[in-house]
Parts: sequence; structure tokens; C-alpha cells
Amino acid sequence: MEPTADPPSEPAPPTKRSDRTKAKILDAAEDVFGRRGFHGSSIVEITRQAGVGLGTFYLYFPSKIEIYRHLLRARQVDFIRAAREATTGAGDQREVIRRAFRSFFDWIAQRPAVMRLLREAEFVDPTLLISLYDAPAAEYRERLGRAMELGYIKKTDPAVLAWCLMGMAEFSVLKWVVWPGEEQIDDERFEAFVEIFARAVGATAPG
Amino acid sequence: MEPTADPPSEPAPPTKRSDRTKAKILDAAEDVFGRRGFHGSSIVEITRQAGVGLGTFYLYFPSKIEIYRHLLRARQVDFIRAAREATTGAGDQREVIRRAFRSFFDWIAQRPAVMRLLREAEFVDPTLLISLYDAPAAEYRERLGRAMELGYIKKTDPAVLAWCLMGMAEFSVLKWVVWPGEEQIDDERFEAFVEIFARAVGATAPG
Amino acid sequence: MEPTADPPSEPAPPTKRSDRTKAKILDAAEDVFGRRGFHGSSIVEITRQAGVGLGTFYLYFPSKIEIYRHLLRARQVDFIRAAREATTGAGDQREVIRRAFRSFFDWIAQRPAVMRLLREAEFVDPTLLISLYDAPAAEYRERLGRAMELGYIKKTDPAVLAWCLMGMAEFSVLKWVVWPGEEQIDDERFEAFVEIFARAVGATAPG
Amino acid sequence: MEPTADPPSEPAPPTKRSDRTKAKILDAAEDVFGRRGFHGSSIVEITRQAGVGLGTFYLYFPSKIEIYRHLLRARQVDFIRAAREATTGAGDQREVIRRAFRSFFDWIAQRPAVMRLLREAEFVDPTLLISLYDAPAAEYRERLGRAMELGYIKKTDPAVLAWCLMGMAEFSVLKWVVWPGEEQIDDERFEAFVEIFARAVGATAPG
DNA sequence: GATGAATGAGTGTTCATTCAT
DNA sequence: GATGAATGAACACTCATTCAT
Repeated sequence: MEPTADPPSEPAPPTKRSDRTKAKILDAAEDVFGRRGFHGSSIVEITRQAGVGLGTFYLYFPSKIEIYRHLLRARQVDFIRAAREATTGAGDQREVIRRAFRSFFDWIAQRPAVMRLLREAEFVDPTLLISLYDAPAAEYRERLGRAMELGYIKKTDPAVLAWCLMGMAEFSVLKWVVWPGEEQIDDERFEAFVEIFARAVGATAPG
Repeated sequence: MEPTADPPSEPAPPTKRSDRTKAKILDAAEDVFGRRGFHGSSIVEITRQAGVGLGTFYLYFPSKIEIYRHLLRARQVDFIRAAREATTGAGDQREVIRRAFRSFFDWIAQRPAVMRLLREAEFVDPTLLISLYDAPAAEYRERLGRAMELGYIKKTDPAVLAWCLMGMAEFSVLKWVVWPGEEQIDDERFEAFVEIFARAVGATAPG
Repeated sequence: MEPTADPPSEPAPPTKRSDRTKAKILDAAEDVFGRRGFHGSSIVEITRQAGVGLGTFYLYFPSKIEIYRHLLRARQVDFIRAAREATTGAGDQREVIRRAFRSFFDWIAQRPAVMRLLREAEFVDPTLLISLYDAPAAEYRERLGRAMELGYIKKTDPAVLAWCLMGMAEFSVLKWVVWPGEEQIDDERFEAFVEIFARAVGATAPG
Repeated sequence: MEPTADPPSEPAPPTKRSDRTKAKILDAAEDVFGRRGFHGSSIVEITRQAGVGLGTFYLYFPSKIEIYRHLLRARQVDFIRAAREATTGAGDQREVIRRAFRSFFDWIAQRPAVMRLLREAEFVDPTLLISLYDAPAAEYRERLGRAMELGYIKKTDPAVLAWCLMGMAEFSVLKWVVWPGEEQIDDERFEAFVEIFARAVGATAPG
């Protein structure tokens, strides 16, 4: 976390003009959707903030809903990559959990808008939302299934467990990271969360 | 409360004409909001479904958002009452959990629209949503705090635990009850959920 | 033609408020469409000219194209009635022709916009146009068929004849009545037209 | 002009690059306008179909309406030439009529789009349309005037007659050639048309 | 000469809200 | 109390035209 200089949004400014324009629009859209919500956002506002003409929007995206979908899918990809990277090379169960959630919390803290986008998807394009949740759920389920067989964690229905864990993670990040409020996440709370999560998983032993 | 077989929506049909009109509008609004979402619903559709004139709406509610708020608060009250009733008189920890969630799952299964209303609130009136979640969170926290002091459950930050449990419950009900999908809740899954929940809580003993 | 006071557009001002509003919009639409054409007209212009709010339009008509269709059908009905009335009680062939076309020319002279509407229909809603022309064509054909059997006019394919006659009539009214130009219809020209028409029909005898 | 067997569209493929580009655009425009109508056509579609860049259009034509005008005038020239060629060397009156209309019907049958272009002109640029019709009308009038003086046909106002004949011809070609419909032109119908036309003209004798 | 990214005025349409009846 | 006709601000989207490359 310390000496990294990577700016959250764009790994490197694209060189082609059209790529830059598209990126400007996407950035603006993420921000505006995040602040105003899907229905509260208008294409004019997005393009104004992007510093491009209204018509330019339609050069890159066929409709308001399509840029929204695009944004969500792109962020999901980013997010999953981040989660994978965070957990590689971790030792015991608790360490995996700790690292995964530290990365999750940090990632969201830097992009609170994404959480809003994601959750609002349920009301904008329900099918999309379900598909967005199904992908990580499947991954969770599979990992948990394997861990159960290896005896690392207690046996339970892995799908039920997967959705429980996702709910815990999402609500925690909402409450302690996204929503405005005097209470913030701190190390103590974070450790409490890891502890609860590990218990729910049924981690049999620290190893 | 005694001699009624409690119909889900209104305890008893109001006798005054204006009360009946108001109730008709509220019922229609709940149904329409539930089906179409807040932004997809229009006042005309609500009044049409309620069987009253368009103008009549504004005799009872000052705006679209106000009836939405009204609806949410009313349902929250219903829900909390139902949850309390369900858990009184339970024996051991697991039994409390089992009853509370059985009642929660059933209540939502009968009114899937409420879940949608509740979750969409985040994008209609964020402040409202937070307040809606804070109330049950506070109750949870307090109960958990007491249980910790009594040694029934392990000690952890009760607020963190409360939000974890709420997340588990909400995601489970979404996945297994609300969202359309081939997979449904069954007894086995329900028991798995109770087990996971109990572990997360840190119930020290079956008793 | 002389002492009639009938205003072309509305037989009597409708009494109900909504009927009056609808009539105002229809009148304005006829005028605007006639002047600017379908594509050159906008709903704002129509409502502005009608003296009503923009939204009011959609209270009475579901879309721009629908009011256009409505207008055309309504005028067709008016026109056919006028044509029927004009020809009842005429004596010989030439007299029937003379009266029918006098009434046609006058009717159009008072509502030049209608001609434009009618002709533009080909490019707005081709199916509609064909149906609008098919109705009078069928009537013509039938009348001509009967006259042939009675020996009043020479035998020819009645459908071919019907479309020829319609073409003559429409082009004449366009050239001499509708299109701006120094040349106007006068009695002499009108008689020439009747003569040509009668010859094309193949009227065997003046009687 | 001499050694070409005249293919309908372009007498000979232009050799200069810019001429070829211009021709490609014109061909595409004729096709697109014919299919979609003036208002339904867009410059992008025309250039896409022509296989040139969007900007290239404005190298050759100053605006959408100008290419439309250009197209119409060009086709008018083609058409008049075709009509003249068809009637040279015909014997009696009926033969002239028969040949002229056979050529007219065939010409349109091969280019139904032109008819649409021509008729839509009334709503795109009314002045243009009138001028397009005035040219053949003048030619008709003059020919008819001469024929009257020579006693070949009965005397009537030649201008009135000219417009009647044009109306007959246009409606017939619309009904029997251009508009989609189960009924098509056949030899019998064509002869009926010639007969009616000849009667309208007032051809005194077969010779 | 050729290109296509950029532009914004203009369009049809929706809908919460008002108010005369 | 009840009604629904009337309103206009707001929106997503199109497309002829310009101009830097």
C-alpha cells in the first residue's frame, strides 16, 4: 500500500485520440452515476463533465444503459483481478481471508461509486446484477468446496455458505466504508470482521 | 392482535371513507413500486390500480417520494413486530435463530415487493435507507451485547457482528427467496444457513 | 356556392372542454402540416399554434404520426360525403362530371393543406396512402362498370379507367388550384377539363 | 453518345478518380433516397453504401438537399431523352402514344426509386418539383397545340389537356408499376390505357 | 483528395404536479 | 372529497455539418 504510485482509474493514458475521448467519457460516467445514481444522471451531465460535446457520447456508446453495463463489467474484471492478486501466496486460512478483505475494503474505499453502481444495477438491469454476483459466488463456492474436501473447513452446503459470506462482506463494506457516517473501519473492527468471517466459514484450525 | 388471523397488509379494513381511500392508494403503491420499481412507477398507474382519480393521490400524499417513504416505514414497523413475535419464548440459541429466520424468510416470501422497495431506497433516498437499517442493527447489537455479557456467545465487536449477520440474512433471502432462479430454499439449505449463522455469532453451546 | 355560410372546418363548436381542446389541436395540426409538411412540423409548433401546452398534445394523440393519420382519415370522410352530395340529382353524364369536379375543386380550394397532407402520406405512411386512394378508386370503378353495362359509356377495363380519371383530377387540381402560380382555373379551363374528362370516360352521348 | 448501347445509369465509367468518386456517391444516393425517402436517408448511410468516407460527401456536394436536386435534374434529362428517342419514327397517333408510354412504363419499372424521388420532391423543395413538371408539360402542350392545328386532334386548351395526360400517365404508372400490389400491368391493361389516353387526347382518326 | 471524430441544435415523448370544476 | 384536463421542464437520442489530421 505504501510506495505505490498507481492511479486507480487508468493504468496509462491511452494515446489514440478516440481512446482518450472514450476514457474521458467513461471516467465521467462512473463519477456521475456514482454521485447521482443511474436515473438521476443525464447524458448531458456526463458529457459536460467529460468536457466533450453531447453527440460525442453516442459515438462511443449506443445508449445510457449500455455505458452503464460496460462500466460494471469493466469494474468487475478489475476487481476480480485485484482480489486474485491479493490472495496469492498467503499462508494459512486466516491470512487468506485477511488479505482478501483488506484488498476488497481498500479497493472499494478508493472507488465508492462502484459499490453504488453495482447495487443499483438490481433496479436498472436485474439480469445483469444477478450475473455479476453469480460469477464471484461460483468462485467462492468452488474454493469452499475444495477446502471442505481437504478438511480445512467444516462441511456445509457450499452455495449457502458462499452467499452468506458475500452478504457479510458487502454489508460490512457498505456500513464501514461506503456509507457516510461517523463510524469508520479501524484495525480492531477489521480483525473482528476477519474473526467472524473465519468462524462462519468454519475454519477448523489456524493452519 | 389476538383475534385476528392477521392478513398481511392491513389489520382491519378502516371504516372512514377517507381512510379506505388512503389504504387503497397505499396498497396499489406497494404493488406497483414492487413490480416496476420507484422510477418505473407513475402516479397515474398507482391511482389507476387503486381505482381512484389521479388528483386524489395528492389529497393524501404530498409527492411520489413521500408515499414511498411512508410505505417503507410502515412495512418496517410490521416487520419488526413480526420478528419480535417470532422469537419470543424460544429455548436455546439455535432455536431463537431458527425461528427468527424462518419468520423472516416467510414474511419476505409473502411480500417480495417489500425487499425490492427496501433495497431500492438506497437510490431514492439514501438517508432513509440508512435509518431503516440502523434500527434493526441497533436492536441486534444490543441483543448481541447482552448475550456476550451473559457468556452465551463469544465476545466480539457487537456492531461489526450485527452488520455481518444482517448481510448474511439479506443475501440469503435475496438469493434463495426473492430473485428468480431455479434454486429455491429447502429445509436442508435452511438448516445449513442456521448452522453458519450460529457459527458466525459464535454460539458457545447448543444451550 | 353563393349564399352558404358554412365554415369549412368545424360544423359546430363542440361544447365539452376536452372536445374543444382536441379540435384546437387538430385544426392547428392541419394548418401546420399543410404549411410545413410532416417532417418540417414539430409538436411544439402545433401546440403553440393551438394555444395549448406541449403535454396537452399527448392527452389526445399518442404520437405525431397518429394525429397525421387521424387527420387524413377524417378529411377523407368529409371529402367523400361532399362528393356524394354534389352529384346527387344530376341529369346527364356531363352534368354529373361538372358538378362532381366543381365540388372537388372548390373543396380543395378551401383546404389546400389537405392536398399536401394527402400526397405527403406516400412518404410518411405508404400503406395509409394506398388505402386512402383505394377507397375512391373502388367507388369509381364500380360506378364506371355499371355505366358500361348500361351502355352509357364505352367498355374498357374499369380499374384502368378509374386510375386514369383520378390522375387527371388530381393533377388538374394541383396545377390549377393548389400550386402557387400565375395561372388559375377559370370557367373556360374548367369546361375544357370537363370535356376531356368526358372524352376519356368515353361518354357515348350528351344524354 | 453514338457508340454506346446506353446502360441506364452512367453512359460510360468516368476515368478521372474524382469523377468516379462522385458517381459512386450519386449512385448510392439514388438508391438510398429511393429506398428510405429523403428524410429517412442519412449522409452516413449514403457514404457508407458508396464506400467512401463521410467527409468525402462534402467535397462533392454542399448539402443533402443539393445532391437531391442534382439527382432529380440528372434523371429528368435522362428521362426526356429516353422519351424522345422512343417516339421518333412512329406512324399514326396511337402508335406514338403506345411507344411513348411503353417506354415510360419500362423506364420507371427499371428505376422505381426515381418515381419516389420525383414525387417526394414536392415536400422537399416544392419549387423544384414544379419546375420539373413544367418542362414536360410545356413540351406536351406544344406538341398538342401543333397536332390541334394540323387537325389531328380536337381543339381544346392544350395546357389543360397536357396536365390531364400527365396525371393519367403518372397515376397509371404508380398504380400498375410502382406501388406494391397484386395487380400488375399486362398487355390488355396497357391497351386499355392507350385507348383511354387516345380518347382523352381526342384523336380524330387512327391516322 | 480523403477521412471520420466532434459538435449541438432540434426532436418526440414522459410524467410529477397543479388547479378549475 | 374527488376528479382529470392541463402544463412544461427534462430527457434520450439523431444527424447534417465542420474541420483537424
